[in-house]
Amino acid sequence: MEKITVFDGIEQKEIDNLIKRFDAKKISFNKEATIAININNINLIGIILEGSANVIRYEYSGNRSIVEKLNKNDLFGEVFTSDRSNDTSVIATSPCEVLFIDYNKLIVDNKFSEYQNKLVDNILKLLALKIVSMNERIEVLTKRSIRDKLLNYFEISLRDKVSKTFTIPFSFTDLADYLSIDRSAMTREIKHLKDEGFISINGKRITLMY
Amino acid sequence: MEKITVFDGIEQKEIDNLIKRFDAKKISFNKEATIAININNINLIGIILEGSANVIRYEYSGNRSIVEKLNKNDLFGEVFTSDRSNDTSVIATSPCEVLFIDYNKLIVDNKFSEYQNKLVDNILKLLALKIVSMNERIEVLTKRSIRDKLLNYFEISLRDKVSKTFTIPFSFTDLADYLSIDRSAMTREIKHLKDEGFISINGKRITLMY
DNA sequence: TCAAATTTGTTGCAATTGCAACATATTTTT
DNA sequence: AAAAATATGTTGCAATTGCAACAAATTTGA
Repeated sequence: MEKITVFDGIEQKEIDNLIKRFDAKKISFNKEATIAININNINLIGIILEGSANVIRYEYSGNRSIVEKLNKNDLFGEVFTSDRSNDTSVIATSPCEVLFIDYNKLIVDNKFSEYQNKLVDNILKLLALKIVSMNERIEVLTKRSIRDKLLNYFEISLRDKVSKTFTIPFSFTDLADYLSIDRSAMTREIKHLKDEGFISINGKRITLMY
Repeated sequence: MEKITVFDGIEQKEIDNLIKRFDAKKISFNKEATIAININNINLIGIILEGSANVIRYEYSGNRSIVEKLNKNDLFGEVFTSDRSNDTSVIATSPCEVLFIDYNKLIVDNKFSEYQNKLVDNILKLLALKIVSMNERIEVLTKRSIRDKLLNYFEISLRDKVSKTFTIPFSFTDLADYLSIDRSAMTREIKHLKDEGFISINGKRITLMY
């Protein structure tokens, strides 16, 4: 599935009209800022127009999980959550620009213009892409050992790439929270993988050797 | 988010037109039948009109994972997978009726009628619901212990319910594959939860005691 | 630029989990 | 209704993982 953005195939003038029509809001966030969810309007969906963010959750046990890594054009929002317990938040990992749209307006509002159809189609596509990346996340999490989680994560990171090398997009501490495993145990296993010649590491650059 | 079906708000006569127009196919499957994915047309999305199915994957280690449990109105399909390795399949767990639609036609085709818009809106909603249930799945899988996985799974099963009792929708063997844990270890932990008074069990009916 | 904070690497030890191998119970098939 | 196949319950033991507690390296920010 090709890359796409919310406003693909829609002219700037029309974009402004659509934003007005759907009563959408563009908001900027600094790095580390909380792009709050679980708030006022339960039907907002957010779209990352620029920057990146993490969806994180703290367990009662004190463990942090990185539920999702959001990049440009990724969708997120309360609409997608059945959990009302307020323990999940979205934190900007770089300066962000986020577009919030009322999900109900998107659906209920009768479409009048070709551009409204186009917008809905684009969002349909972005939702499908979100599902793809959630499937990848589930694929990794269902792996039964730290080793398999790591190798599967590496393999996914290399999908659709020719090269056997890639760069981990977060710190090792964050990677452990993303894989939902203990950091020190992860470090230990990475060392084993290196010693056994499965991978080679240079900082955050990892090369699969098989 | 309320329940919805693909054809909500569309009259039968129009449904038949839409099916023809989008070149969609309705196919029936017996229990245990393979509702093949990873096949011919890479852009099909499937919609369970009747019945239920499991998306399963076998690891090279021999472990089976139930990736997803599909019920009436759930979507699935190759479009949502980046994994091209053919180790994932969809198996009917009861007699099924499945509608296959070409995802590209849905998007590329210019909308002419109110009904086409309605169809796309419905699918938009179903996609959002799919994301909700995938988020729940991820929530469970990120839990760090068997105990927490179980309790979280129970808690999610009771969300939006008044009662504290529910029925596990599959065998304990399947539940273990769904939680991605060892069956015997799961049985052991369930016994502990029972002994410590957290839950009570009657066959597949589980009651949370707190 | 120096100090403070955070991240990374490492290890012994304890707790949890997986594995194997059963017996028993239940379900399905003939 | 008997036999076969599957599912469930149980346990000892081994392997993996988590935890705690550091030192060293790196990054942040005052």
